This record gives sequence, structure tokens and C-alpha cells, in this order.
Amino acid sequence: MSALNTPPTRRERQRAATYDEIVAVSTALLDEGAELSLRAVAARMGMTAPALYRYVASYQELVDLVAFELDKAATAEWRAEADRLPEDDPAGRLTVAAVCFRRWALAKPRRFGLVFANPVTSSGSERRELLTLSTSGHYFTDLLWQIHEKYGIPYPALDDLDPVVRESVLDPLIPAKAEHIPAADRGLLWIYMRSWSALYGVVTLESTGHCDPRVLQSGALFRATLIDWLDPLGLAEEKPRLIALLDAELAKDRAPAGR
Amino acid sequence: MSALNTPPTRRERQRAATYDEIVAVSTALLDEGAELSLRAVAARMGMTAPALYRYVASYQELVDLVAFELDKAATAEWRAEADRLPEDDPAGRLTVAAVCFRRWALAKPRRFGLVFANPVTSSGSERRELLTLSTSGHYFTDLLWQIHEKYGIPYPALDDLDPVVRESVLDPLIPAKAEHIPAADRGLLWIYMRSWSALYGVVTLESTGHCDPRVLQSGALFRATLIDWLDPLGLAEEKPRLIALLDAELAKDRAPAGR
DNA sequence: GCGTAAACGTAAACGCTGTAAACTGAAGTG
DNA sequence: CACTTCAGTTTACAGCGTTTACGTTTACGC
Repeated sequence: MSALNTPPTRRERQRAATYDEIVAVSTALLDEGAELSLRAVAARMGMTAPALYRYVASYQELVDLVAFELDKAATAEWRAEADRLPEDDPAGRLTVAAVCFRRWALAKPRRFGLVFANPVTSSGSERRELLTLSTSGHYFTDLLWQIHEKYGIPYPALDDLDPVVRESVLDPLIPAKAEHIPAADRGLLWIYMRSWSALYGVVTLESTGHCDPRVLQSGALFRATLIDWLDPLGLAEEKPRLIALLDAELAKDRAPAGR
Repeated sequence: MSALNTPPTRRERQRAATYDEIVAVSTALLDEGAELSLRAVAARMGMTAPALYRYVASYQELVDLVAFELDKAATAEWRAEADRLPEDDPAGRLTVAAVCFRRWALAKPRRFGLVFANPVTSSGSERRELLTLSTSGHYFTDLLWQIHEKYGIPYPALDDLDPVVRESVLDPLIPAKAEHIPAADRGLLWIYMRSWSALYGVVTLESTGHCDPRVLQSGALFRATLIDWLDPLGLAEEKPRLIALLDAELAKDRAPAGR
């Protein structure tokens, strides 16, 4: 309400800095393998635990805050990596971004767990709303839209969709930058849901460890899943190039920490 | 070592009963929405918490025990449901079992989380070994094998597999009743991994709530994913029948608690 | 049949967790 | 300057997993 153009006051800046520190410290704890706990965060910040309640209303809210920021930061990473490819190559960018997503999930499984394997069932709609803002979700939808503009993804007509699904692509609850997609083209969101489900599926399987470690390390499962989605995304002609790109990216993960 | 044919002694029976009670109480707690905690389990059993340490070495072991038993019980449910179809219809049985799996995951998300969304990274190989025994994994592999015997699933030759994957299907670490599958046919296990990854993916997405609730309720995402796998499983000819079966099963879930 | 040892269970305690209430001191505002 | 808002502390509570030390019951070998 008050923050419209008026520059942030000193207090506001300080408060924002504290939020940043909360996220930074939480991330550090997570990466050290320690449990993410209110008290540990407070202690490392030189505060007592109850003081943190000036910033988050509960432990769950701390988790949500950290999850949201980690998602944002990770997405920025992937985007930076994908942006090495030219702007008019959204298919290449999606390929790179997907590999980065997987790389991130495997390298920082605790972060991944916090952001993506966090049951959202609990406590009504607060978390839902936050989920809808998911940065990574927006990024992937956006790439898919660009691919569609360039290649023309074959997508179902609204009439071919299950009525419930139709309703849900016309007024999406899941993270999707969809306002700019004309209603008639919203069938695209169905493709988005389906491909996201596939990507999320393999990566979750791999990241949570329910997978033969050797297969995981080879990346074959992930590779096969991605390749299966090239045709449905209208990228048949780009297949050889994209697969080569995919393999090049995957090779990085198998390289002995190559310098 | 000692338990070979000799009938269980009184103590052994009592101990087994206690284990059963631990699982029962844990399951009850879980279904009530309470946290699964050592102390709560002990209290409800009329014991003090440390007493439980006579049965499990740690909290994690309690979780593993419950997870294993829940998996076993759930698989028995699915099998019972699938066994309504004749023995010579493994494809139908797989369809029903998959729907049951999803139904279970959505109806008891906490059980699902415990069994399938439980990070296995921690603490070395103990949990890996337990995972390899997964009852549900064996059941699905078995169905796939029966489908192969009847329809002939197109599977890759060993030589076409990534060397790492080849090694891993020849000596599987993941749950798979594979001893009876001849080495030359082990490419099947690759199909198993891939299809399991797809099934696990949608169901996890749906069960953890990272999905539009309306789409979830309609079952469309799950339906589409399953249908996509009919062709790769060599079930093209059975498609109409299996889709009808699938829809009939899914209709049950949407029915208003039908009688 | 009795002694012994293993198995089962309790009580007390430690350090950790999230959270609530009351209170203190400083920063910013009229 | 008076006054409010904000940030932080102290204290406290209930619950967690886990360890240690101590009893009690049960089964088994001599």
C-alpha cells in the first residue's frame, strides 16, 4: 500500500537485508547437510529463536520463504546457462535449461527437496498461491511458448480437452505465464502440464534416490525421457541437433569435475 | 540361522506381535494426520519411548519398517483388485493395478510419502537393500514380464543399451524379480525402469499436490500418461479395451463415494 | 528345581526442536 | 520532547530422538 515509488526507508532496507540473511543462512545450513531449523538459523545470525518471529510467522513460512528464493536463484542460474544460446533458439535453451534443472536437483538434493518435493497439501491456499508464483514454472512455460511461436507445437483444441482440464487451462492455478496466451491456444498449457509432469517425474525419481545409482550417473533415463518429448513438442526436425546438445550437456555431468 | 522349521517359540510370537502392533499404531497415527514419532507410537502402545529401542535401533529404522510394511499391504490390495481380471490378462491387470496405485497415493498421501517420497540418500546402503525388496516393485515387474510373455514387449537389445545401463540390468539393484529373466531379455528391465519412472512421476506430482487440483481430480494427466505407454508395451491392439477399462476404473474415483 | 542370563521395560536425563508471553531498548515520527 | 513502532531478549512449555542406569519377567541349561 505505502510502497509506491517512495524510496525504501532505512528501516525497510534493514529489514530486507535481514530477510536476505535469513535465506542465505538457511541455504548454508541446508548445503552443510544440517537440518533447516528456526533455532539454528537464528543462532547463526546471532539472534535468539523467537526474534525470527518478527520475520516469519512460523517454521513453515520460513521453509516457504527459503523455497521460493531458492527456486528463484536456481532459475536465474539455468537461464544464464541457457542464454549462451541465441535468443532465436528456444528449443536449444529448453534443452539446456532442463539439463541444468536436473544437474541442480542432483547436486543439491536438499534444495530440490525443499522446493519441489515439499508436500503442498497442508494448510489451505497460502502455499498454493506461493506455488503459483514459482519462478521456474514461469520460465519453462515461457520457453515452451517461444518454441510454439517458432515451430508450432501441436496442441489439442479446447474442445478436445476434458472439460475439467479446459476450465483449468483457461484459468490456470499452476505456475504459468499464461495471460498472453490467447484463449484459443490454451491447449498449449495442457502440453505444458504433461511435459512438466514428465520432467518433474524423472528428476524427482533420480534426485530422491529411488533409482539405480549407476543408471542415475549415466543419465540415460533422463536422456530418454527428454528425447521422447521432442516429437510432441514439434521439434522432430531439430532432433539431431538437440540430441547432440543434450549429450554435450550431459557429458559435463559425467566429466571428472573437468576444469 | 536358528529359525529353520523349528516352530516359533512363545517369545518369538510375542515379539512378532509387538512388531505388528508397532506398524498398526504407526499407520493409525499417520492416517490421523499426526506426526509419526517414536514417542507417540510408544505412548499409544502403553510403553515408554526408550522401550521401542528394543525393536528398532532408531527413528529412521521405525520409518523404514513402517514404509516396508505399508508397501507390502498396499501391493496386496492392488493385487487383490487386479486379480478380478483373469490370469491370462496381465495387461488388464497392470491397468487396474496402476489405477489402484494412484488411488492409494491420492487417498493416503502420507503413506505414499513415507514409502515413495522418502529420500533414500542418507546413511549408506541399508535403505538401498530394503528398497530392493520393495514389494510393489516386484509386483509391477512381474506384471510386465507376463505382458511380455503374452504380447512381446519390444525391448532394446543389450548391445543397444548404454554400457552402464547394460551393467545395471544384468545385475539389478532396483526392485525387480529378474532372476528368471534370461540375460538376453534383460533389455526388458530398461522398459521397466522407463515406464516405472513415468508412473512414479505423475503419481508423485499428483500426490504431493504440485498440480492443479481440478486436473488432479479429473485424472486426465494420469490417464494420458498411461495411454502413452500402451504402444511401447506392445499393447497397441489392446488399446480400445484397456482404455475403456482405465476409464471405468478412473470413474470410480470420481464417483460421489459410490455405494 | 534352581541359578543365570537374556529379553523387556521403566525412570531420569540431555540437548534439541517450534512456539507463546512478557518485557526492554532503540529507531523513527508527530 | 513525547509517543509509537519495531527489533530483540528472557523465560517458559511441550514435544522430539536418544543414552544411561536400573529393575523385572521369562526362558533355558545344569
